[in-house]
Amino acid sequence: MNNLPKPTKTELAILNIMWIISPATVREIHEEIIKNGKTSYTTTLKMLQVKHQKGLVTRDSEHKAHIYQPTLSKKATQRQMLEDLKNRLFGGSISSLVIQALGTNETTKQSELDEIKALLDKVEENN
Amino acid sequence: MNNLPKPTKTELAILNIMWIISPATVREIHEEIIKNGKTSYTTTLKMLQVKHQKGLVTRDSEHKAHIYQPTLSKKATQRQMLEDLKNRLFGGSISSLVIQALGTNETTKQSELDEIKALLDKVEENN
DNA sequence: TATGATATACGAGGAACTTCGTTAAACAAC
DNA sequence: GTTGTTTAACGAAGTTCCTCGTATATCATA
Repeated sequence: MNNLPKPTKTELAILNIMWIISPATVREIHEEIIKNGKTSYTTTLKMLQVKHQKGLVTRDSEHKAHIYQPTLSKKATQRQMLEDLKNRLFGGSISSLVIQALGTNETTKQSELDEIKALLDKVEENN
Repeated sequence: MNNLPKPTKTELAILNIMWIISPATVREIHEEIIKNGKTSYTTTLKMLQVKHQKGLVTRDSEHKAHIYQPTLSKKATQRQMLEDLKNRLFGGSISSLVIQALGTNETTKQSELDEIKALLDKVEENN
């Protein structure tokens, strides 16, 4: 599929911000980060440089302040990490994962339940 | 809930084996590990010692060969890691996670689909 | 009790990850 | 062009994770 490394815990935190506000400069991303927790600007910068090195983000260095953007969409990353978890902890079975996830349930919105049901119907059709 | 650290990638691989064959000695666990990939015995031993230190496994040192066992069941670990993934990548929404998981679908067994549906009904009742 | 087999304990070393201080470059405004 | 501000680059240091060699303890048995 793709050869990007799985983002680490800290990288994921930054990606979560970038999926909302990117394309963005280091400064802009950093401003978001420090809303919950102290970090120095150069730390944020370094993280982005490392992520760029890994291919997790792309950057436009035309301007003085480089502009960064995630390589993968949030959805693609979600799928990648679910796939990973499925293989490492659920013996490759997505339904086993889903069952367990629904079991950890706190109340869920009816609209979401409906969406899940619709998806189930689709899945059934394809079997 | 519990204060155990999330198992790392390698630790999870060992836990997957232990959930099948434990309680077990280092030797027994190691024999399973080397079925797919070389590792020295002392590496396996060290991993188990570290995991014991972290509380991820318990051990009985009555005998010459210590006997190890996971602290948490597979199911409990699955829930813990789903919870973690949910919070870090799905904005805390389990249904969002489930929807995405079902979307990555390859064919799923009808019996599993039925189980998922039954769970959904239960969830709906509680809302 | 000496020998060999099997076990645990310890700690060193390397890799990946994270943090941040220091330096240098780009730029604006005076 | 000098000064001050904002930026990127670099590298060092601390941490965790993983691997494994070496040393030491336990035990059976001849």
